[in-house]
Amino acid sequence: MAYWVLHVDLDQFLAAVEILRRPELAGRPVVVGGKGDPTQRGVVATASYAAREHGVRSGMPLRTAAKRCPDAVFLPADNTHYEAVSEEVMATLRGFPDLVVEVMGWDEAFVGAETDDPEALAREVQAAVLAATRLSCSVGIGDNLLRAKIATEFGKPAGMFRLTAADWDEVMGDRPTRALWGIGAKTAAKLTDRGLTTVRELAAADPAWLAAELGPVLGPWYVQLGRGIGRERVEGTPWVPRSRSHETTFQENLTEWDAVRTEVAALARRVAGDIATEDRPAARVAVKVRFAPFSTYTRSATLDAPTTDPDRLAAAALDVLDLFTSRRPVRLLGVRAEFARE
DNA sequence: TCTGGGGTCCTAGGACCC
DNA sequence: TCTGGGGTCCTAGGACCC
Repeated sequence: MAYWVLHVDLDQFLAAVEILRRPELAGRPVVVGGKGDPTQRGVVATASYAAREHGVRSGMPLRTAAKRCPDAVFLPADNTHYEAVSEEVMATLRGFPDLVVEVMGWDEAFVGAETDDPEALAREVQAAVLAATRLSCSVGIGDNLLRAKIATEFGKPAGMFRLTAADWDEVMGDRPTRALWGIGAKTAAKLTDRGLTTVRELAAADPAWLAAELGPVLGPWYVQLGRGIGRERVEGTPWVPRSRSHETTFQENLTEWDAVRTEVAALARRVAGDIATEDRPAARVAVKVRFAPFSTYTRSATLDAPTTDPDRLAAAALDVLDLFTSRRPVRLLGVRAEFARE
């Protein structure tokens, strides 16, 4: 039997979950995100396929989404509920004997399996998830995680697609480098500047040259991406978080520095609550400030000694906040705690 | 198009030490 | 006098992903 990687990805997850709760929304443009109010600050978390037909995309400001699709139903993000539904999906995957499951987010996971018929396994997974949650998913099948992940896009919605070394060049060669998992708009532009536009061109590039151009690790890694090369085994060991954070965008900018201090202390206490639950002390604290309109800065400091104590964490966050001298209006504040490495 | 919230990893410069 | 070279840690910012 051969080892296969399946990438399981729920279709329009947040919108689908909301449509389950309100079946009358089926087929309608549904936009989930922020407070569900397109006149307020917030962005689209997930748009239903009907909304996408109007050009609504994830990450788009709700205000823009409302302009593009005035008939859309706007719903607030109910993260607690999505987390619970996601847990049902992941439990369904873990219910398969001999599958290794690596969760990548609320709505996606890699599955590793020994099988000679990965398509049959994909169908079983889709049926099991549908039976347990009434949600549909798409499955990418690959000989490594990168190819499985990319394959999923060709299977959406509710389908499947297989992508391996054998057909990588045929399927991906002519596509822009942006289609690769790990290459965003900025990197795609840098590659284009250097004469690398397609996946095939990137695959043929000299790793040492790209190392000199774009960094000792990233340069050669991009070439590997172009060749479709990546990790081959799905890891079942639970992920150990490196940090915990909370941040808030204010509906009205904060203009009083006393209010800024109060909010930073409150965020630090929320973070302290999280890390106390996990019983892992923080070794560093970072404070993020986004001044209006949108310039963002981060300052951080290593603590004298690791702690989970809310008072000490709040005091440390306020000390870091003191490193900021500007008193311009504040749009966003964030506090992040980093755990000690190893 | 006036741009959320929660994360990870890489890069590069400066400090500091030998 | 004003100059080495390597290694590691700290910090800020950038890029990407869900």
